[in-house]
Parts: sequence; structure tokens; C-alpha cells
Amino acid sequence: MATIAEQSSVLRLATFRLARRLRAQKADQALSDAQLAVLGELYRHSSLTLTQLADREKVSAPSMNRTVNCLEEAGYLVRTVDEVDRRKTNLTLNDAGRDVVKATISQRDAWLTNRLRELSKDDRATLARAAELMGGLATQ
Amino acid sequence: MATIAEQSSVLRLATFRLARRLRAQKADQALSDAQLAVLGELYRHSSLTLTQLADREKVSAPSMNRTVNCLEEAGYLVRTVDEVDRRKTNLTLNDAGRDVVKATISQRDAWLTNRLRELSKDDRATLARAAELMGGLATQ
DNA sequence: TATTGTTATACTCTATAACTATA
DNA sequence: TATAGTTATAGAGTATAACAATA
Repeated sequence: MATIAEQSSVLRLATFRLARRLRAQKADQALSDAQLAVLGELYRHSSLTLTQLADREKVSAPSMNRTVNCLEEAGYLVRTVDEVDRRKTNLTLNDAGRDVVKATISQRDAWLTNRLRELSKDDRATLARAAELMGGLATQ
Repeated sequence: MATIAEQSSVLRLATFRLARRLRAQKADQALSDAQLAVLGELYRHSSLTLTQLADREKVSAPSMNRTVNCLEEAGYLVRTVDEVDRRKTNLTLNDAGRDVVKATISQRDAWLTNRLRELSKDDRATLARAAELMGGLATQ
């Protein structure tokens, strides 16, 4: 029986390796991890300001500004000045932005789904329960 | 009962979140992920050439050269010309390099161990088995 | 005065192309 | 001629400091 420390070590390595494999799956290979994370935030929240995005991704405002510029030039999002508070700019995905996020999520889940299909029902149940536990660990 | 596709989605999100939390734990906050990955490779293999490192990290030789320069300037590794084939440079960690890797591994495992201690024995067993399964998925 | 966004500047990581030294 | 490493150059992500516009 492994010690808790040994279990930690194995779980840490497995988590890094699986995350790396999943990150490699994306609909537009030119998109960086930082850009995809921003697209994902806007996909889930439909409209956020620059400061909100910077806070959520835990990066500086100038850094987020640069990433948003790239995504705007790439044609994935649009800036619109907030009519109530004109200091703010609301960032929103356009059709191309929503499409690339949907395609990336599909691709990653398809890759993982294909792998899970090869496992037994019991093993899949173990991974499903583990995912809940891992989610809990990460948010502590 | 969730579908396999739904299980995939939950596992993907949990994996990303836990990996992110673990990556944030490091002995020298000035070290980037790329630099830590190189230190880790050299810790496991003791001596590698620039080309070997670039291949393992799936990065170009000039990119790896730059990362190695940073690590050399930071005092974590040394370059030595290969006596047999003088085109090659062997890269090796010094004491400081080995120490920072050991400290980072300890810190990450300690963080995770503390969280695992708060779980039941059954939940820990589930995560241990899941780690084996995830490792298998990642190497397919 | 405080907040939001932006520009200026600088450093790292990434790449490709071109170069040097060695085999 | 081929390979190992390096330098040159350029684009993206990160930061802090300083600025303009707005509240």
C-alpha cells in the first residue's frame, strides 16, 4: 500500500501529463493557451470588461490588453464602449470566436471520450469520481 | 448516470484546474514553467545535450538555447564540452539546480499531500487508481 | 481623486534563417 | 556534406510605470 506522499507524487505526474495532452488539442493551432483561456471566459460569460478578464486570468491589465488586441485582430472578438460608463469597453465573442471555442471543446472532449470508451465501466466510474475530488482539491 | 462525453468534460476541467494549482507551487517563483521543465529533465537524466533537451521538450534548438542560457546565468546548471564529440555541450545541474528541483517537488507534493490527508481512505484510493488510469490515457 | 483602459518599456519564450565549429 | 550549437531577428506573453479619459 502506497503512502499518501507516494500517492501525491503519482497523482501530480499524471495530472501534468494528461493536462499537457489535452492542451495540445485545439481547433486553431495558432491560438496560444492564454488566448484560448480568454476566449473560454468570454464564451461562458458572453461579455466582460478588460479589468474583469485580467482579474479572472490573474494577469495584469496591460498584459490582458495585449492578448485582447491579438484576438481582435484575429477576428474572434469585438470591443464596444459601455454606454453607461464610457471608461469601460465590453468584450464579446463574434461568430468566429464562439465557433473556435466550441470546436476546441469538442475536439478535447472527443479525444478524451475516445480514450474513456476503451476503459471498463468501473474504470470510467473511478475517473468520474476522481474528477469530482480533483475539482474539490483545486478550489481549496 | 452521466454519459461518457459528460464524464470527459468534467475530467478535462478538473485536470486543468488541478494542474494549474500545482504549477503555481514552486521553490523559486522567478522560475518559469519552461525553465522548471528543463531542470526536471536534467534532474532525471543527469546529463543531456542541447538537442536532446529541445527534442524532449518539443521546442526548437534556439529556444532551448535561450532557456539554458537563463538557467546558466541563474546558477542552476553548467555547460561542459563533450570530449569525444567537441560539437556537443553536456548540460548538468549543479548543487543549486538539484536543490531547487528537489524543493519544488517537495513543495508540490506537500501541498497535495495536505489536501489528500483531508480525504477519506476510500477517496484517496479512488484518486490513486485514477492517477494510474490518467497516466495510461496520457501516453496513448 | 479614483478607476478604466492604454501606451511605453523591458524581459522571457517561441519560431525560422543563417552562421560557426566540428565530424 | 551533415550535425551541434549559436546568433540574428521577429512576434507573443508577462510585468511595472506612466498616461488619458471618464466617473
